[in-house]
Amino acid sequence: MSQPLQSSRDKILDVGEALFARRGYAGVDLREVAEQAGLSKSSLFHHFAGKVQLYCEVLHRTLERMQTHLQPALDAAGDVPTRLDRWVDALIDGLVEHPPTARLLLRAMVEDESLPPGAELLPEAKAAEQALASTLGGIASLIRAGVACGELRPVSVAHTIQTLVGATVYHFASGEIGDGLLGRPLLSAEAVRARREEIKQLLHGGLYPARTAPLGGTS
Amino acid sequence: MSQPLQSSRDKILDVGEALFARRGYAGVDLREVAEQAGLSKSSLFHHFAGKVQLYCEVLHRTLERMQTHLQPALDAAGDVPTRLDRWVDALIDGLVEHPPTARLLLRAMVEDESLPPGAELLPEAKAAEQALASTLGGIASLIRAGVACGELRPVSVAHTIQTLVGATVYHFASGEIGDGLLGRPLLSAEAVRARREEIKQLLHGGLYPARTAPLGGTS
DNA sequence: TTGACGCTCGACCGATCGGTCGGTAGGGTG
DNA sequence: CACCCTACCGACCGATCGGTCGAGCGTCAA
Repeated sequence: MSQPLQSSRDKILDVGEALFARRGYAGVDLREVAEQAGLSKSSLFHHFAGKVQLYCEVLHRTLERMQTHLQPALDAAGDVPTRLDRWVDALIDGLVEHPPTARLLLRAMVEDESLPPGAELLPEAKAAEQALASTLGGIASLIRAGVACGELRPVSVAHTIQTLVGATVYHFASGEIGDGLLGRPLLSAEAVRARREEIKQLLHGGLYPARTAPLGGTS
Repeated sequence: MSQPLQSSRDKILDVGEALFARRGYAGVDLREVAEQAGLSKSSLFHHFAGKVQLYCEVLHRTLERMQTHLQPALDAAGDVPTRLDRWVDALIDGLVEHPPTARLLLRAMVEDESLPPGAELLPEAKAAEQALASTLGGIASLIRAGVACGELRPVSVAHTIQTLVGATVYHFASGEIGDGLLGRPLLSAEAVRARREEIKQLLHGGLYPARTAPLGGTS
């Protein structure tokens, strides 16, 4: 009938992203990817050289999307706490707008050992790693600058990044445990709003220099 | 020659814990478990009914160990901030003393969908879930009590738990990304010490009621 | 000696995995 | 028309997976 709204390649990437996020690299069957993409398994190999390449391209696309989504927050005007707040908001936006992202990223950090040996020297893998390095480098620069000019406490840059990632990526990847803890879906508007507020609360109380006001909104 | 230092069953559990943590459920080959345990694959099935049961028992053992390791911190004397500090220290102790734990737990939160259907109603799985619920319930009670008596800010209990878990479990599971960020192994004494300090800093500045002193050690 | 039991093993099985192969339909282009 | 190229497919392959089976072994009690 009508022209496909999406190229087969993009459809495969979308399906792959969802499945890799849910089941992990080793848990994904290419037949299922093909089926959900509306293709035969053979056709997958026309668009991608193999499972590893598909996985790495999925990861790369996700990391690139995140990177371009986060960059404006770093480039914005304002002091470091303001830009850091925006960065966290943009990160949460990205994780919420594209639900598979959190699990995909969390798994990727942990799943390198279950990839076939030598996968890290694939061009797709290097591109993904570069996108991640770019994102991490961006937020690291911001934190470093904040510490240098005194707008942040003298925190460890690396540990602060770890805490920020843990507070966001881990949270939105926690699935049923998170749902159960919160008593509502992780991605419900109320839960997302609450998460933003809790993190802000933590940052303004714990990360930024001491203030006299306990927390009161400035709005 | 000598009596085995460890029963075959325990050896299998140890090997399984390490491998499930590194490669995930779907990525583990029972042949490799058997080999590293010094047994044939057939012998595995004498001790465990199947792969799922082995996985669930590994998970259960880990969660039980954590639970018993964490409980004393909750039962200790002192105000809530003190007990919470001890709890975090005990959690980090547990993750560091037993390195596969962090990845195993992080994966478990995310990997339920890659388990065979119906796995959650296995007795081993229920036992594991109960151990997790007990641990989460314990820390939840402590936080709730702290908020109620004013020793903690009026934070969300669920979100605070998520942040604590993210700041610890995620961090010690982050592997190469964490190593690269820190510039040293995650489990090196210096990195662990720094992590403790960063989290304490965050808690005392951001979670506990405002204090005048910036952070200075009381020692 | 006998028998039962705990523990181990090699050989094997069906299912499923990632990946290959030869071929085909359709759309340019000369 | 011939020629090619992209996109797609069904059939198939070798490898590997979780799991089964029957037998061998030592130990201990009767």
